[in-house]
Amino acid sequence: MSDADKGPARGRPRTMNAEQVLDVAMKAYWHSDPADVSVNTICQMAGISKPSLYREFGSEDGLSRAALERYADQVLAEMFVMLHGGQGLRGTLAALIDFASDDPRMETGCLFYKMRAGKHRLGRDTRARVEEIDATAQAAYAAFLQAARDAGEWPEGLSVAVGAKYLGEQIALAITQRASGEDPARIREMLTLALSVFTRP
Amino acid sequence: MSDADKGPARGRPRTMNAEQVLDVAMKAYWHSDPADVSVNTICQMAGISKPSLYREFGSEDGLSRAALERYADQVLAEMFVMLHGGQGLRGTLAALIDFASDDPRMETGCLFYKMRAGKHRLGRDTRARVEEIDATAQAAYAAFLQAARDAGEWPEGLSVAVGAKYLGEQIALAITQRASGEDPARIREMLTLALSVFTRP
DNA sequence: TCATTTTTATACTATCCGGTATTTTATGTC
DNA sequence: GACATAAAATACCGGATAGTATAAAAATGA
Repeated sequence: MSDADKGPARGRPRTMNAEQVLDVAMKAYWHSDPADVSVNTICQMAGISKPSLYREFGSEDGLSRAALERYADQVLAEMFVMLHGGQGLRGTLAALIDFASDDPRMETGCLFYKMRAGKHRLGRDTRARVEEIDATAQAAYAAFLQAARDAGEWPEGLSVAVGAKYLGEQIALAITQRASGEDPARIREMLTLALSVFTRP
Repeated sequence: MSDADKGPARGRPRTMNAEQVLDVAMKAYWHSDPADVSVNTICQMAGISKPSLYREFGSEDGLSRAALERYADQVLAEMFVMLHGGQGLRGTLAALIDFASDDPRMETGCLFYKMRAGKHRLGRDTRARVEEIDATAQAAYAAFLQAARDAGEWPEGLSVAVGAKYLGEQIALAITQRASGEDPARIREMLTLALSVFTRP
């Protein structure tokens, strides 16, 4: 409410569009690698000055955290929806396989997995958020698998916790392979093979 | 023969021991991350000056390539031996699982996999060597699996090429998880699960 | 003793990084 | 038009990087 005022009315009007800058940053981090994108290049790509960026985001950590947040809202949210889709074990796994191996947005990998892989290079806040998202994702996988188990679709001798971790890592692996230019058909084959352990006869 | 002369006899005698420097570099790259170790810190750790290092290795790329070569000789060679051990499919897979999930040398990960993961940050020669080793490893996995297939131990409907790639990636995943501090027992569980696709009843 | 050779040690360059101090510019208000 | 305000643009700072020019040191040969 306090910030929703139409215009500050005083001072030079801002030309910087925070949303657009964030979009540029998210895509830059996403399509290359968070560790290889400097604030300088982001300013250049977004056509703004460094002080403007720092006024808006405070620090590089603030910017990368905001970019990750945006990515979580725009992309990861969709994955979470898949897990609550209410299709059975096989149907949901098939959807995950489709997403990881053929969704065009994953062609250059996943920003979240890239950040997680280079966790130690991130700032404090961004790293904390990465760990938070990781825990959330693992919980979602576990809930999904638990539901399948409750429905009787579950191999003997496998704990839900290990299965959830395994499922998450296999998807991460598949998407990371997308980023390295691997043939999607082959990625699909390997991911299907890996996840076949959940649907053994 | 030309370089095997006992001593150059002229000039100030060198105090730098190339083997020892290479050992320091290899371990530094290995135990942290190739991209996070500068030539400055290696000089410091090895107690030598920068010009000495550059005279011996030419460039950072030359040093990292030499370090990778040493790693291949000292560590990777052992993995290749495992694949030609002549134990059956199950025996060799068990040995690989042991190595990836419990060998103390893999506690901080694998230098080769670390370099492969950050391939784009490497110099030209080092990157080329990484790709070479990658191809060699994949061929070794394929030969091992082909032998198992010839011996009749093979699941239907799986190509050796995909199986080899899959096997290699699962081992890389397990060892990478070691480096990130994951519980070895859990890594073993997941890797065993992943490789169970080769020994299905 | 003095010159030659080869390695070492020190100091330096150029570039990039994240972050900031300073100045300019564009607006609303009086 | 004069003034206050807030943003933008420019230029800068300190530090780290890969790589190098230069000088000092330690050996041999004469």
